[in-house]
Amino acid sequence: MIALAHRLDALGLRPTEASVLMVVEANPNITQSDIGRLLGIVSANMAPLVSRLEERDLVERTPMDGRSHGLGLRPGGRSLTARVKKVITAHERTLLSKVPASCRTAFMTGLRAIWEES
Amino acid sequence: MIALAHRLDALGLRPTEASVLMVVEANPNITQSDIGRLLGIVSANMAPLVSRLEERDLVERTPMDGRSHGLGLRPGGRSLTARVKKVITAHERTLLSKVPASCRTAFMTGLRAIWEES
DNA sequence: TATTGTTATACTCTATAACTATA
DNA sequence: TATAGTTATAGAGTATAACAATA
Repeated sequence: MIALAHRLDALGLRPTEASVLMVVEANPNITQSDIGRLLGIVSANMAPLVSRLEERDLVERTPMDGRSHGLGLRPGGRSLTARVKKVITAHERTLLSKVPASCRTAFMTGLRAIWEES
Repeated sequence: MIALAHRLDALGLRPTEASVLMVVEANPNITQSDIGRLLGIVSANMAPLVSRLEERDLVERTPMDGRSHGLGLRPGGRSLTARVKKVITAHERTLLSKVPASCRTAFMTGLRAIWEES
């Protein structure tokens, strides 16, 4: 397992679940289908994923109209998301510490350039 | 599918198969278990992988001692490996072209630093 | 008609267990 | 006893198909 996935696993989360929590935090009442479009998760896989988060009382579904549900964080989900973000920034710092200091700015610029154009 | 995997798929190869071809080219008569250790492929998965390459007449197994087989490229495997390497360098060039020219040297230095220390 | 959410299912990749043959 | 290779199988992760309810 890759290092970040291993750290998230220690929080009881799969990478996709951690991503969904962060998206919900940043976009209160976003619907499952919108999350799926944003993260590239097909709706057939969103359903059981959200059910798992709901069963752990991390998120709650609020009916928006008759067919779509807006997602919001429950208190436990809010604190867990905070821990997720700490894990991710710690992981990024670990990686970046291996890059010689003189290269770091250009390195990050390069990464972002590749990310944004893909 | 990620872009490089899609390009390799056009050659009828999975990423692991392409890696094995390149390792065999660089290490004639390397054994299956040594390839597995080098690439992190468990031996249970090496067996069918090599069988697929053998059935396509890309590699041949030569008995080394009674239990291990050295792998070598057949002519078709040699030419296909050349195409694999072209695909990979083209892919790397595509990615690197998105990085501003002034960042490229530092960017590659950073990538290598992270790779080597992991 | 199109969209949301759901279930069932299939496929790929990778891992473990158990085994044979050989060193 | 350890290693090379093989087979069978199980587990993730992700994909498609078909469907009900709603817009």
